[in-house]
Amino acid sequence: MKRNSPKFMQIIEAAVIVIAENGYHHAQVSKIAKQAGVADGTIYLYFKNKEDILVSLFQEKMGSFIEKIQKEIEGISSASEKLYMLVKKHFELLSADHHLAIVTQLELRQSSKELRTRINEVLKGYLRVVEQIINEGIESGEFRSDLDVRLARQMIFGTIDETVTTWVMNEQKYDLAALAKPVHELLIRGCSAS
Amino acid sequence: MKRNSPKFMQIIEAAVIVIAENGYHHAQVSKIAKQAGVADGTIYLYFKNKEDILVSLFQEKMGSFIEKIQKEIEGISSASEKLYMLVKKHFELLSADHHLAIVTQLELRQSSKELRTRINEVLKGYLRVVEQIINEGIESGEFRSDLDVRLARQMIFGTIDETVTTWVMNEQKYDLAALAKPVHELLIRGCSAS
Amino acid sequence: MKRNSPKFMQIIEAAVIVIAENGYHHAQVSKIAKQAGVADGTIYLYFKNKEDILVSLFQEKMGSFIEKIQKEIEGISSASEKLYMLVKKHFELLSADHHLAIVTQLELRQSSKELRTRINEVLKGYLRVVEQIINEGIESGEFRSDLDVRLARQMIFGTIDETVTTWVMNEQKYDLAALAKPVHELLIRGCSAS
Amino acid sequence: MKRNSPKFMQIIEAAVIVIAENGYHHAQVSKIAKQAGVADGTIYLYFKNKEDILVSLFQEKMGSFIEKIQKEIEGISSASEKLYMLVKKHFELLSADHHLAIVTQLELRQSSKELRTRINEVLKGYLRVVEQIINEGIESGEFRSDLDVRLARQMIFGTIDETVTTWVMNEQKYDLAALAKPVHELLIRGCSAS
DNA sequence: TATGAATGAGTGTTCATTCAT
DNA sequence: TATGAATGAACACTCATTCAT
Repeated sequence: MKRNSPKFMQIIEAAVIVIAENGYHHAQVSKIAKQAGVADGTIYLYFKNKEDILVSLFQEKMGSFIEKIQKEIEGISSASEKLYMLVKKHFELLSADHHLAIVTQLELRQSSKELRTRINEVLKGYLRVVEQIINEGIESGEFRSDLDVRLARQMIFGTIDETVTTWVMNEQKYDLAALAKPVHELLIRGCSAS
Repeated sequence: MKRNSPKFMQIIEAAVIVIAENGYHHAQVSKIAKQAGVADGTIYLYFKNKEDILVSLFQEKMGSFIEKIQKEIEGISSASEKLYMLVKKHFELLSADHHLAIVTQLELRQSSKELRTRINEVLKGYLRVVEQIINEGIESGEFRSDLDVRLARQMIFGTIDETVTTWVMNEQKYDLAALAKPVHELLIRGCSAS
Repeated sequence: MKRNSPKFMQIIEAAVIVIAENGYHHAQVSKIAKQAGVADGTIYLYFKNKEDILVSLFQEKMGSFIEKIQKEIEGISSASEKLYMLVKKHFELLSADHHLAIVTQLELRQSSKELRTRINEVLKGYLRVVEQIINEGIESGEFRSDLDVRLARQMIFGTIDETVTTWVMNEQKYDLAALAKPVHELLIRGCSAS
Repeated sequence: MKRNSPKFMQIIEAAVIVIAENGYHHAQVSKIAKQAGVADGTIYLYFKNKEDILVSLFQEKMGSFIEKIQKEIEGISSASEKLYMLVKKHFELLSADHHLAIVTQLELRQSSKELRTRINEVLKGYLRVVEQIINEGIESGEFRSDLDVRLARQMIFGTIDETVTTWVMNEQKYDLAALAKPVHELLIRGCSAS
């Protein structure tokens, strides 16, 4: 199976580096191939076309992203603490992979509407995790019972995303992970009961 | 002065329509020229290049956006109510101009990093308005004294932006303006003292 | 109108030369543009795509081909003599334009089935001229009344075409026009009454 | 010897099918390999390159074509009847193998000039058979003594070829074999003495 | 000012062929 | 013999920008 071949991930890792260093619009397939150490044609043994590289990149990276976060929060009972762990992990994972941060926050957003639609499909998995935390919080009484789940999710994701983007645009000059606590406090106040 | 010629705004309005209807990547200069009723070359008498059209578009639209919001909130004394008015106006103004909503929330984001950097310059004016409200709230005691102004601003802008984007991506099917109140409540809880 | 611009014919003439000298498969658009003395992009102001150049080439050349032949035969009353003039003109016109002979007899035949289908549409005009001569000959009693028009047309066109192709493949070493008389005799014997 | 291995003909038969069904330009080596039930690389154990497959295909098919026709006409003494048998067999053999008819009349003609030159080498064997019949006819007094052998051959082959091509392009809708008699009559009138 | 014809740089993808196994 | 993963050369077309009128 193509997806399990080492070349598959090799090409995706190369794409992350090339896009981060050259920008989305200058990330030619030939550059990615050279970075991956394979011939141009080899790319097409593993990916349908260029767009497929980018979607797969997002799927793989976001997939493991969600997986890691879910593993971290599954043992936690409090919704508030789950939310804290989610924010913390989100910040930590992107802090640990500067290239990936640039690619997801800045570069991949310049892709065409069609590509972003497919990326959003992947993102929905993440949003569902957020919504589940909110629902659990409401049920447990931690969060207000009249909380609009979609709006709360938009606040949580919007705040996290805006915080990371600002950090990336400031060239990652300050400690993003350190913001997990105050950001969590902001968010939890919006959601908390009483 | 170029900027005062009627053609200047004529071209910008044409750009909004062409981008909204065709998408960023299919918004050729020639299409904008035709929509504006001028020759291709004429565009370059008023704008340095294509990027300049887009930056100018954002400057003009965001400028009047900020102006309108500032006018609305200048008579209000409470920071919380100012924030409410800001959210409300933000939602109302974009609800009233569907083309502009598509262009600012979806299409312009596909522009290159360089262009987005310049767009962010324009955005800073808006962010300053938000930060000023936060500062006023802290000073008046409405908001917690230990509130991190930048984080609060990121929460407010991130939440508003994510809410509008979700609405646009859902093809503007529901009433955005009606969300002003619950969104405001979410934000104000995050910021409020006690 | 594009078709009347001097550039239109200029590009077609360039295409004939480039295809004749380089062969169909090595006739890149950029080579045609250079030969025509215009930029690559200019080609696309006058032709929809590369195929359109070739179809237009055939239309223009075959169109004037048919026109010239029709003009020559319109004053002639005898079907046999009309046929003679057709063969003679056909041979003379291709003898006079070696490049065109190569292009129509050898190079254009390597085009895709789709392109050849469109080329055949143009050819039909020529075949109709042949069939009309046959019909006139039958009506006047010059040709046998039981002559199958389609078969006779296939013999006439097949013989002419094969004769020209053989001549082109022999690098145009002998006098093609001199074959008009004996070829005509062969054909006319096949068709004649008695 | 490669040519005697069953795989040799297996690959040629696969090529006929793949070209007939997909067209010359979509007949990739990998498709032919799959159709033949061998690996891509195996092709190159039996053929020098792709062109060699096509030339061999033509050699094999045309070789047996000529063989069959020669066997049919060798017992016949009259040149006219030999010609009749040649036309009849030609039409019958192609009527019986629709795939081959498409490949030889339409698809193989899209090959490069170089390939067609090599194909013509093979064709010469067929043309020699035709010329021999003509020469026999002249010697026996059946055909005119002033008949130009090459022209007569061009008429005969051109007419047959054009008739078959028209039939193939009309999707083989009518009975080709039934045309043998009238076609023969057309040709024989052109050649006959008196 | 205004025009619009002309420019030319830039790139994703296919597929015949090779070669290590 | 047989395999099939890997190779890499080759090219049509778009569109932002210019400049002679």
